Amino acid sequence: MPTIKDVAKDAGVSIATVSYVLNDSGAVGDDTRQRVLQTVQKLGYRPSVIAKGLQARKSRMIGYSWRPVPPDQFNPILEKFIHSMAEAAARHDYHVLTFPCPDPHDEVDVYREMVGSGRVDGFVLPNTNLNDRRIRYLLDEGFPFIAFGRSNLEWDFPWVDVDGADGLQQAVNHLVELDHQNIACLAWPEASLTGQYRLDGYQAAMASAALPVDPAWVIRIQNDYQHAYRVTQIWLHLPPDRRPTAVVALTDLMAIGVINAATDAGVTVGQDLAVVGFDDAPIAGYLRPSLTSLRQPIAEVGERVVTMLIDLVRGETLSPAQVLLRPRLIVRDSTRLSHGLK
Amino acid sequence: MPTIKDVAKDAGVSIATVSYVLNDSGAVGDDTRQRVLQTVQKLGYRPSVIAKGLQARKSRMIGYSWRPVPPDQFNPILEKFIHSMAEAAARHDYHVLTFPCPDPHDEVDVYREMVGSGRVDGFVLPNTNLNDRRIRYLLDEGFPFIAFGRSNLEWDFPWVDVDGADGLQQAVNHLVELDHQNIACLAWPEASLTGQYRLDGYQAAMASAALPVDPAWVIRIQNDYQHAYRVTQIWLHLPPDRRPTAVVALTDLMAIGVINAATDAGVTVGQDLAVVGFDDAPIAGYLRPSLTSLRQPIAEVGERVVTMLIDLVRGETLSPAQVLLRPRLIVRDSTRLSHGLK
DNA sequence: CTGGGTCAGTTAAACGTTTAAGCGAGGTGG
DNA sequence: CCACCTCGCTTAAACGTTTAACTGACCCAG
Repeated sequence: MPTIKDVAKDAGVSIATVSYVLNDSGAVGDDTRQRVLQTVQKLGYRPSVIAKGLQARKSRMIGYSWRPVPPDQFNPILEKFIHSMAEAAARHDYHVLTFPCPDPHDEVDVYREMVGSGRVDGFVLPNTNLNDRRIRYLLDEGFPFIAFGRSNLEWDFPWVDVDGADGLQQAVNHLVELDHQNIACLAWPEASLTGQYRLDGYQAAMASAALPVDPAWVIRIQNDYQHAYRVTQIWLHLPPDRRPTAVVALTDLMAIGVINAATDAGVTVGQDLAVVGFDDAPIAGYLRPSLTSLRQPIAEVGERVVTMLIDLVRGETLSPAQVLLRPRLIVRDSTRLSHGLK
Repeated sequence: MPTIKDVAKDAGVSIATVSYVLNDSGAVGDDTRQRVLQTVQKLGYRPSVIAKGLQARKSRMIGYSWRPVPPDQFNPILEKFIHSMAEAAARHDYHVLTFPCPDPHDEVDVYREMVGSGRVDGFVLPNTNLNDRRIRYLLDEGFPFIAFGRSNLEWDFPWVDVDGADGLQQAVNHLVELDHQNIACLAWPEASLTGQYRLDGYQAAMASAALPVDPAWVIRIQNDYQHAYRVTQIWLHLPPDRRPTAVVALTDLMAIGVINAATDAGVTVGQDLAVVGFDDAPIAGYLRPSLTSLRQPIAEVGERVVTMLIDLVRGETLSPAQVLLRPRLIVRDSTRLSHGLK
């Protein structure tokens, strides 16, 4: 690989001149500039990003680590998210470094290593939770990061999030328009902040529609097919006046559990039971019945998270530093033929 | 961030000594070593990977780029693959740099940029095809890479692949054991090398079971739900003696198209029509009927691809330089209740 | 004619490592 | 007793950039 020295020698100038030409800084005569550029072209020279990095004390790398899901689950947004981040990063000459996130136990150690060794200039943190230790560490360290998700409200840090409350309100309103009243919600454990926001949206929408919420309609489970299946069986065994005619699940995976349990119990989903999922996984449109679901603007999240992070790394102040994006309800057959009034 | 100089000063030694201690090279007295290590601990010093990289002319980065799928499709293996690569890489102090692969048009330019700027030490190339331009470029350049998939047989380069032919033989043999004779294959366009290997396996298995193959049973389409749906409709309209009783699809997505088309036509999948997919997407087990599918050993591919690449980067010779792994047939309901004999 | 300013370029230090070469001190074999 | 080796450590160069500081040459105003 040719270095800047080779270019300088070949063009008969000093390496500083070559550097000035390539960075459009300094004062360089037009003929010299042309000569240097031609030599660069001729030798196929490209500056070493590592040497640049050493000089600038920047790696031009963005760290991203995610928690892998169990093999029987799917992460419907990961691919699109990484892709949009990488694309946005590339536009600014940055790159995305993906690393596995082992036990949440020594998670912070991995970040500490990355920070200390100068591997990355900043992080994108997905799957945030309340009192997130990664956020706490990075705040204490003063190291740049953007979170995908919110956390402790008293901490001041930049994030982008999808408004889960709004999403569930859209879902409930949609069902209310279809005359549903007994609307259940398959939620996440209390520890999940994202789950809490979404559940809040459900509660708010029910309240504003003046619909009472039977405590049996709100069940918190892990994001898991089997759990969803069993909960649905319980719901279907409730007495008719307490039995849900519609279910909003916090993920498509759980929605699939609901659909299958209902179908197995002889209930026609889409007609006798409306089901709404969350995430709009690619499979949603191919399920039978196809699944109404909330689509997150993942590409936009990836894009914003990265551009915000790059601004932050450059020392600019973010405005706004917190961004809340709305999901979009994609209506399909799992709610289309339903009618909630008995 | 403390540098090696800070450690040296604090410990009262030269920076060379610190370096020797940390790399276990050179001759350092026991007391000095302890003193240095304590100082390192005290200051929380971590060597800069960038400075190390400049010195070693290595970035300890592995480049990985993939072709994003359209939003209505899913890439069932991407997450697991990146994860296993990142994990294996981390074990050797390497990291994975993911970058988007735009039009195949200027694809090589992106690789050229990465190579020239020293961003990565090697590549993992997924989705290889015959006469792959990336492979040609990297071979010409003498730059390290491992392919996930084969290519032009006359090119000598290291790869890991999943034996698609073996997979289709497993699928066909499974169906033959269930007394199926009219076994169709939903294949990929001729341009796809992977598709060709898989189709070869189908042909071979049919031949070795002494089953004739009706030309109408082998249809090549893009990996797409709609196409699969329509082809299935055509199949179901064939006269009974030519109508397939079983279909092997080259991906789960196409298998889902087959299942839905059959179901819509009143054909009971799993009983009247057996369907086998490929990839064993997480959703496969939750479909109704659940989908028999070929599971690729993705974690092992990721692991091997990375360890081979690191060996290559270190200048070792690979043995073997070509690895073919077998997929595993996961039998589920879409074939379980079927019986092919009329 | 001189002092100062601009222009076009060079020199050299710095970024944080590794490592070859050098150098005393102490030990050992002849 | 001297030559030579080993041990434990230091010095300094190198990796490939950027950039502050410097240097001439030239021009222009006073």
